[in-house]
This record gives sequence, C-alpha cells and structure tokens, in this order.
Amino acid sequence: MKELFALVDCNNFYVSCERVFNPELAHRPVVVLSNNDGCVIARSNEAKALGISMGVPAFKVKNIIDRNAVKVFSSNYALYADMSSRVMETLSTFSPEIEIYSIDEAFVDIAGFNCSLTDYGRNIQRTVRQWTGIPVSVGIAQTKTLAKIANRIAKTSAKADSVLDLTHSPYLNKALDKTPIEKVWGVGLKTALKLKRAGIETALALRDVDISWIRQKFGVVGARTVYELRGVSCYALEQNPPAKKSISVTRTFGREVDSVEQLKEAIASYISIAAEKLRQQHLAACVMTVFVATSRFIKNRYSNFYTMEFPVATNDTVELIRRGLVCTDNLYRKGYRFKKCGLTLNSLVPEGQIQGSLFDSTDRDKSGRLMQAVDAVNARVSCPLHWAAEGLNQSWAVKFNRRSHRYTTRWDELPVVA
DNA sequence: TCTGGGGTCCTAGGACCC
DNA sequence: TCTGGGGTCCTAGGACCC
Repeated sequence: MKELFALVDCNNFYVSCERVFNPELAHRPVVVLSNNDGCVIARSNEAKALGISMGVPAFKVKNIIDRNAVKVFSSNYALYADMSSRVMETLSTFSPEIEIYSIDEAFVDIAGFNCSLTDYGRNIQRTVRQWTGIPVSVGIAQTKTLAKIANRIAKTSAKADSVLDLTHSPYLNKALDKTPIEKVWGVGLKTALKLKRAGIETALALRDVDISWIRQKFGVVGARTVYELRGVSCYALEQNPPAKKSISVTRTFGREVDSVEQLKEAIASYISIAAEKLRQQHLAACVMTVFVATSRFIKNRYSNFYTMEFPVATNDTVELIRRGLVCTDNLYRKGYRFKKCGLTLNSLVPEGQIQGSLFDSTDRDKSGRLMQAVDAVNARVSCPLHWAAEGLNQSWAVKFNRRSHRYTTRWDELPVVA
C-alpha cells in the first residue's frame, strides 16, 4: 500500500505551553530561554516578527526584549514534557500508527483513509487544541520529507490556515519552489552551502537534480532526501523506537566552578540522573565517558574527557558515582574555572542480558533492590532522595530565574482560579 | 558580565585476520 | 631476495535533527 504521512507539529511549543496557563500572553511577544537563561529556544510569532532569532544568546537581544516588553521565561521542562504527552495521547486516538518524533512533533500514518485528508487534518488540529490547549499545524504527504515541507507552509500560509495536504496537489511544484534548500529536512548548514555553490537553491531544484551526482557528492543520505522529494518514501514510520545506544547528561553550571569537590558534586548529580534513565529503560552500561570543560569563549581554555570500561555492565547509581569520581580526579586541573561537565553512557545492554564476570565480587541482587527502592520512593514524592556525593547546597546548579509554575506535575504549583 | 542539551547515522581510515 | 589483497570490525569525527 502507498504510504501516507501526516506530520503534526506543535506551534512554538514551549511558548504555547506557557500560554495555556497564562492567557494574558496571547498575542504578545513571548520567548523561552535555555538552561541558565542562556539562549532563546522558543519564540512566539510576535517575537519572531521582532527579529529575535532562534538560538541567539539572550544578552544579545536584551534591547529588543526591553523595548518591546517581550515576556521572557526560563525553560520549564517538567511542564513541557507533561503537555507533550497529553498532545501525543490525543494524537493516538486518531491512528494507532504514530511515531513520536520529538517533544513537539509526531508522524501519523494515515494510509488507507478515504475521507478528505484536509478535513482529517483539520479535525486533528481542532481536537488537540480543545483537549490540550496547544495549537498545532498539520502537513500531509507521501513521504516524511514532503510532509515536513507541507507542515512548514501550513504554519505560515494564511490560505492553508495550519493544514496543508500536498498529495496530488497542483500546488506541489510551487510549494517546493518556494522552499529554500536549507529548510529541507536533512539538509543542514554545510550541505546547503555546497548545494548552493552548485546552483541548487530550492527544494524543487534539488528534487530534479541528477541522482548519481548527488550520490557521489552527498552519499546515501543525500540520495534519500532527493528520492523523498520525488515522493519515494525512504524513511518508514518508526512506531517502536529502537533501544537507546547512548544516554548522556551534560549541563552548563549556573556559576563557574574551580574546586575539585564541586566538580565531583556536579558529576555525581548528573550520574544519578543518567543512572535513573538507564533503569527506566531497563538498560545497563558497559562504558562511561566523563568530560569537563571551561568556557569556550575565554583564552585560558581546557577541556578533556576520560573513558572507563566496566568489567560488568551496570545501572547502579552507587557504583557509577564511585567510578565517575575517579574519572573526575583524572580530569581535574587546578587553576581552571570550569563551566560545564557531563557524561555519556555507552555500550548499553538490556538489563536481563548482563554478562557476569568471574572476578565480580559485587552483590548485584542487593544493590538492585536498593535501586528499586530508591526509584519507587522518588516516583511518589515531589522532593526526591539524593546521594550524599551530590552535595547539599549545589551552588553551581543551573539557574532558572524566570521559570513559570510546574502547573501539571506539582501539587504545590497548581494553577489557582481566583 | 551573560552563548543549551540530547540524540542518531554515515563515512573514512586504521587494525587485524587469513 | 621477492612482500598481496580482500574482508571485517572498530572508532573518531562530521553532519544532522529537535
């Protein structure tokens, strides 16, 4: 059967989440910032119109923000994650075949639907809006890449009004022609530059390019993009995401750190987050890489990483922290002001398939029960258990100076109706 | 003064084996 | 003395995504 995708994408998702609980924000310029209130990572249409670009450091647009009374929020990931799952649940009532592609996007398989696809898209849009308060746009096409393009135009074209079906559309060539090459899914900065130098500026030009030339210059990835633009699907719907191959936790400090003790607190605390993720996904890690770095923007720079292999795969927080602290000792250099650190867990294996070792003296049943107990407690309380190695006052912790309430996940932050 | 975080896939090149 | 070539596996780095 022919494939058919609807890409449902939440409009300015983080901003829209803030607006659901704060209606005063409607029609006003709003931005959401990254950790430590560093960069702009979401903008309302009004903020985009003011020329605030994606990813720009907040201090560089301070003037625009002040002059136009732009409302500024720190990231509130607890809120966004919860709103995301509400949106995804709503979508899964439309089709059992849905791929959650990111926090704010999902591909829905609508092959075999006989009704008007535009009407169907509009129905999705209305329902998500009504059930969650989040506005979405819907792009429909035979391939994921084309659905992306349809969605992008749906968002901005007044005529499309948030829903665009590009299957059998007389408008297809025009849509491709007005899509700049760098907006095509899979074409990044580098590839766009190379393509432009070859005179290819639009999605339409890329679709009609000689495929063997593309294959030679841009590899299989480039060729797939071209086929997708031609309506030949190369990327199937992935309903059951494959198991993770790596898990990382990295953060920029709220304040620079120069002592090894504080660096260790931070590493321990990120390891505890990473280990929890491992256990949630029933995985264990064989390899851990810890890294530390000073600011990238100073003269006296230092960054380094240290990789450790474990004799037996583990997801035990205590063991991982113990090993992580050894890594940190190896990485620390006196005299540097560290700005960032983190870790990646690699060579992940399913919990049930851990290879034992002859020389392993750890009581893994016992430590496993401890982890279960900790996870069980933390799932039920809003103030989770911490490990002593994480430190008590954590003066380096990430700053969220303008975070809104976690309306949907904390009893003490519920919205109040006056 | 202030510049995010978490992932995946592909490819080239080296190590190693027969 | 002459010193091949093909295959596999692994890794680092690049590019991309949201």
